[in-house]
Amino acid sequence: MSLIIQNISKHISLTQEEECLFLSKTQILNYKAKTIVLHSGEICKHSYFVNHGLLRSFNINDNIVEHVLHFACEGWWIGDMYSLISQKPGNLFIEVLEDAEVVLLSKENQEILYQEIPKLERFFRILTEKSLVSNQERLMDNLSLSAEERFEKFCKKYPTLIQKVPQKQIASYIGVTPEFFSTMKSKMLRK
Amino acid sequence: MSLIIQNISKHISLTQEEECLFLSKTQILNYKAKTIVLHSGEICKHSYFVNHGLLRSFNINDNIVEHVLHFACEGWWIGDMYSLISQKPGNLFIEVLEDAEVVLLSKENQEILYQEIPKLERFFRILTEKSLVSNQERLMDNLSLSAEERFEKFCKKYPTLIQKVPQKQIASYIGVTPEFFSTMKSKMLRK
DNA sequence: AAAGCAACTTAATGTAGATTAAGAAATTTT
DNA sequence: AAAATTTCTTAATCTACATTAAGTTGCTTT
Repeated sequence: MSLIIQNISKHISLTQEEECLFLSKTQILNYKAKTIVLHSGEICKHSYFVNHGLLRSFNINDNIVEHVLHFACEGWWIGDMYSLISQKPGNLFIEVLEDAEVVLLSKENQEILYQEIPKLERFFRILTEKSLVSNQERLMDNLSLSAEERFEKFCKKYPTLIQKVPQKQIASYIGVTPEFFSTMKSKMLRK
Repeated sequence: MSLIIQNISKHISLTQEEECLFLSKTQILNYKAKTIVLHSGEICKHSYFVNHGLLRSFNINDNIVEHVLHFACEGWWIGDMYSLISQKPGNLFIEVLEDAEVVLLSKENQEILYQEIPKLERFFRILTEKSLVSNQERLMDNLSLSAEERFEKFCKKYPTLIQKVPQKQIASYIGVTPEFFSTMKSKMLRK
């Protein structure tokens, strides 16, 4: 069974026909590393589900400083939620970090699917709730923890990502500069 | 029409019977200011919708430092999403800041309502999506903006709250100490 | 209205993390 | 495999914000 159907089946159960219908509304694309799948300023037309490979979303400050919002590897969803639901230009980039196979679900097809398979409302509600919870936790961590503590939490929460993601992007995710991250890391190793 | 039904009707349409059914599954409670509606360590059993008054959710660090996650005044929802969906003990407090009338929707009744009025899945999906978008924006702001810029955004985004919320809690929301907030504010006025 | 407490202010001092800069290591491109 | 580009490291200096402390204003309680 395809990974995306497995993912959905964790929270709702679909009949064979529903699975087929769902898949028929998606397309699978392969991307090379460094491809920018969505540019800041564009309207986000799709949700992306990662079959394999690694993507990230980030924005860029006036300054040219990047801030990573989200990493997505195998079995994860990614997109620009703001732009996707408002259909206005967003301020996120989505970039492929490692060659990837991605399932695209367009906004229109998603709405069609909501009508044809109302259970999917439930699935995406649950998905969004989980995403919200994890975001709230990250927000509170940024308000209350030191950079070291945030890094430790990151390692525990995403052990597979540490191997894969360039260090400067982990730095950006936890909210410090690459220079500070580097010195902090070697300080932590010395203990 | 009740405020909560208006709120729901912004995104889905309910029949008369559905409205009645929905309301029959809720209860309305009045709280005095300073009431703690939910304590850290408890399992959150309800979603709260504010008819009038003002509530906030926050957590407390080892240190006794509070961090405000969310304010909710008239027409807003509040709860501990993590605890609500996992039904595990949460780490948020929910406190009444101004005498309030609140609609409570229990987790069980919410699940019953999902079965009886499947459209509600859609409503709460959309609600959660909006919440996620606003949270993501706040997270990115915390990563990329200065305290002054965050405060200015707060003022623009929640103009009614500035009048109502004690200053030290705005400080906590934007992620600075009350002392720094105070000096920052008077510096901003001098310009 | 007095007493008590919490919220706000101001100022001095301290520090986590930013910035700048320059070299070393690793990866990509040719 | 050389050249080019990007990532990582180290170290010095700087700054936004925290901490501490003490005083003031404004609520709340009695």
